[in-house]
Amino acid sequence: MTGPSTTTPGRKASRGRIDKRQAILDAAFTVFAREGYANACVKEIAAEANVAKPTVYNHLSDKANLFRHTIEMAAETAMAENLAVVERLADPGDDLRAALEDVGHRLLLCYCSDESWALRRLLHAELVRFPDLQETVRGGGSHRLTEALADRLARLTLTGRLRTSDPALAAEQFIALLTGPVEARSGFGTRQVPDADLRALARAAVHTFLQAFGTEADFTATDARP
Amino acid sequence: MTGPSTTTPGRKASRGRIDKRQAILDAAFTVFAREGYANACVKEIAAEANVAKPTVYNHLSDKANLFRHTIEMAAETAMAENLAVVERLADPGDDLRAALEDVGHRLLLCYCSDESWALRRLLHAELVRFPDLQETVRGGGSHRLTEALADRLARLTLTGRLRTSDPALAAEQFIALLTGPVEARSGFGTRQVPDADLRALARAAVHTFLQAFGTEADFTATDARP
Amino acid sequence: MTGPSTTTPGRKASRGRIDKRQAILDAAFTVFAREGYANACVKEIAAEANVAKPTVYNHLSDKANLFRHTIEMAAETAMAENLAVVERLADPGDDLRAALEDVGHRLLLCYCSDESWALRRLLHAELVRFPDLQETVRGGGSHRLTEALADRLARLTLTGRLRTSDPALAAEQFIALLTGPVEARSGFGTRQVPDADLRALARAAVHTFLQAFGTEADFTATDARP
Amino acid sequence: MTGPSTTTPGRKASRGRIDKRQAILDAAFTVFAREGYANACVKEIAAEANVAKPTVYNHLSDKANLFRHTIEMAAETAMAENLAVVERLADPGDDLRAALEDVGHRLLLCYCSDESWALRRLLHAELVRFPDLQETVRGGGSHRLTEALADRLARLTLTGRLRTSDPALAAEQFIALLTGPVEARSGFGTRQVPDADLRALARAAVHTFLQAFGTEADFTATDARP
DNA sequence: TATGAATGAGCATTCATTCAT
DNA sequence: AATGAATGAATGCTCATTCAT
Repeated sequence: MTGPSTTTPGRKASRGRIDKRQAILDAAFTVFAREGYANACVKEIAAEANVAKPTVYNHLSDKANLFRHTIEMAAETAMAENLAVVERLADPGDDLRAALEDVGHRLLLCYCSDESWALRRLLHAELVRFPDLQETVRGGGSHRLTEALADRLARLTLTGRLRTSDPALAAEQFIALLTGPVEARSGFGTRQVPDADLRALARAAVHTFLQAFGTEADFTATDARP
Repeated sequence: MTGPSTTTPGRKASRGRIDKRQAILDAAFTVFAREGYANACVKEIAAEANVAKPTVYNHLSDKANLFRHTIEMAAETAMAENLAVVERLADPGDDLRAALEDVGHRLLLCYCSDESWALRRLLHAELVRFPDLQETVRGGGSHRLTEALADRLARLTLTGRLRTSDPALAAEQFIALLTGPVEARSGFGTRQVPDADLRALARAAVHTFLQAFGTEADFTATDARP
Repeated sequence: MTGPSTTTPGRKASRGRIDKRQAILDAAFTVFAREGYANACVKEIAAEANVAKPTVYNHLSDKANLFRHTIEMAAETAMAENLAVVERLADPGDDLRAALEDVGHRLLLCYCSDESWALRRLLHAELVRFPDLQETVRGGGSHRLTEALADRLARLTLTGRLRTSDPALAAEQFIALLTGPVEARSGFGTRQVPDADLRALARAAVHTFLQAFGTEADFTATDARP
Repeated sequence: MTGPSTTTPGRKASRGRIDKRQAILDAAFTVFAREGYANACVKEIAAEANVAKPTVYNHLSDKANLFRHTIEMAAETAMAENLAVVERLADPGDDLRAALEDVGHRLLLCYCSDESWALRRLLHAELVRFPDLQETVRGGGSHRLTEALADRLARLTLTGRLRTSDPALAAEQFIALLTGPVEARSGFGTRQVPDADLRALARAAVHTFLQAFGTEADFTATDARP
């Protein structure tokens, strides 16, 4: 009834379409996340987006297509956040351990957001029935994150602050140490994990990581910390 | 608890029932794994079990109930295999690293079986809509595995073969180092990972694990290996 | 609520299915005849048959399939009537002209029944989209009628009561002379043609037919008639 | 009356409109012929006419209205061709039989064109749901053809070349003898009938027709032919 | 106990039609 | 005059579930 088009009459024609498409995709993510692919019904998505059902079909042709675009959008968003966090390692400052713990903590915050859990759930659930989503996940997904992290770790190794013979492996294991324990702790995403716990998990992950890939300096620096 | 092993006096009649119930659960797992919960239809499950549709309802009352029992059964099976593998650490032999790598490799084999992937997919997908499955997962799921592993690691620490201040954490991280990298490598379970790769992944995980929690002995022993 | 099953409880189980299937087919013919294939909706057919919609699908799987069976049934019925009429020429009696006129008149009665018009309309309309209906029409349709008529005409030629060098052609032309004029006269089946007109049309058709294929005897016999 | 032949002063603008309207009607006939009335969708017609959907509504207000005008146009065209053929009997030349056969053959060519079959199919199918089309068919349809033919036959009777006591009946029967057999032969318009067969059908029809309505002269003339 | 048959509810998709531009 | 966008109303079809046997 009170669509977003009434607010800005001047740019309705040009932006109205784009806004509506985006509204549909957002609504679709909300509903898919809540109900799963098969259970979600287009009618509900349309209602959530304040559009009529056929409008959804006009913009995205199919329920399957709608799903694909929704997932791609969500994956892109999530990945952008992750990459921004990893980029912080470009300038880690004096205390590498602290920097890694900070990055770890921020990555966990991303990992534990409702959207991230929903996205992973949908991917896990539907990857079998949407084989082309593997492309999305492969090219724009976890691979890119470990790549970026591996880049950072390689640079840190070159400057003598880490000792990683295989940065890609180190990156994979860093992510694994970080996110692995959170899975069970959060009840597969159904319980909220307190921020203090996330910090502790990051610290523990970094501790083990540095034990394997750190230098002497990392440990002397840590000794001063509580 | 309700496994087919319970011996009943009136053999013929009771076995018939039990067999049929088991056939239904097996068929249900097959179909749920292939189609997902919402997409799977009871008719298809009945067909797969060579039973008429109402028979499914006679035995398991509901589609939701059928799902719950199916998942519980599959989780129990998977967990039993995992625990059996971990128990091998009770007598690790001389070469602890080799023992850990062997256990790691076997755990990965369990983790990568079609049934395991299907089970995890179904859990991830439907945990939101079946909150009581968290109990199943909590009590009989990954928790039990890390507990059992933590027990072994604690004993190994007591005998001086490891240095784990927090065995539960070490266990979590061992599992994480092991299974984390396989996720991406297997395309979330859609691609088969060659056995050689699994061995390599286990070796890498154990390497990092021992770096953090091993003793001097582990490394001298390893130096002789390729 | 007032289904036909309540009338005869004793044979409900065995006949119930058959009766229901037949009821569906009858209802389908009624609705298809009234609305055309594309316009007819299954819901309406189900209502007309006093069944639930899925029952229609249980018995006939598809709307298209339902249509095919409906048409086949109607074609069979119509053809049986036509063939019974033609068989009357096996024993034409003394007055061949009268016999032909009688048969012609009866054929026109068949031809002008609501069911016949509806069947022809549906066939004409949907033959393009249901190519396999040509089989139905070919094998069990108009071909069989002209064949049967040709048989009769051949026998009458053998007994010297007609002069047809090509009985199949003669049969085709007899039917054409009979039904051709009725098409326009009845407004393509939208108007009822009075029985007197049908008689007149039959007489005219037979007159021309005998002019071409009759013997001397047919004309002397006719001279006495009004 | 509203054909594209009406010359208008403001050429460019008016012609554009007229052309567009005609394009829409042509496209509509194509699509209706292919899909049937209910199956045809306005979107497809608009696409076929290279016009936007609302343009169709601007010009022809309704799907039903569009259909009516389309049918009328097609009927007019078809009728014009038929009448032109019949007019050839105005000057039959010496050999009446040859003239009738030629006219019969040409009528069959008209009758068997794709457009004619499509038109008849659409009429048969939708006459029930578009009662006002009966007017079109009555006034401008088959009636006019038999009228025109009856006129010719009457004149030929006056000049002693035929013996028709009821020219209207003779005309009806001529058409019936001609078109009746072609119906089955062409699989209700789904198969193409070879031209040789059409000639043979015309010859057979004329043969029977002349048997009933011809004079001595027609037969002596024929004896010389193969 | 096991089953063939029947049903009420729901969903993806399409289409004729109308605004605002 | 012509169009892109949006919608209300239907429609074919499926599915979980229940009787009656």
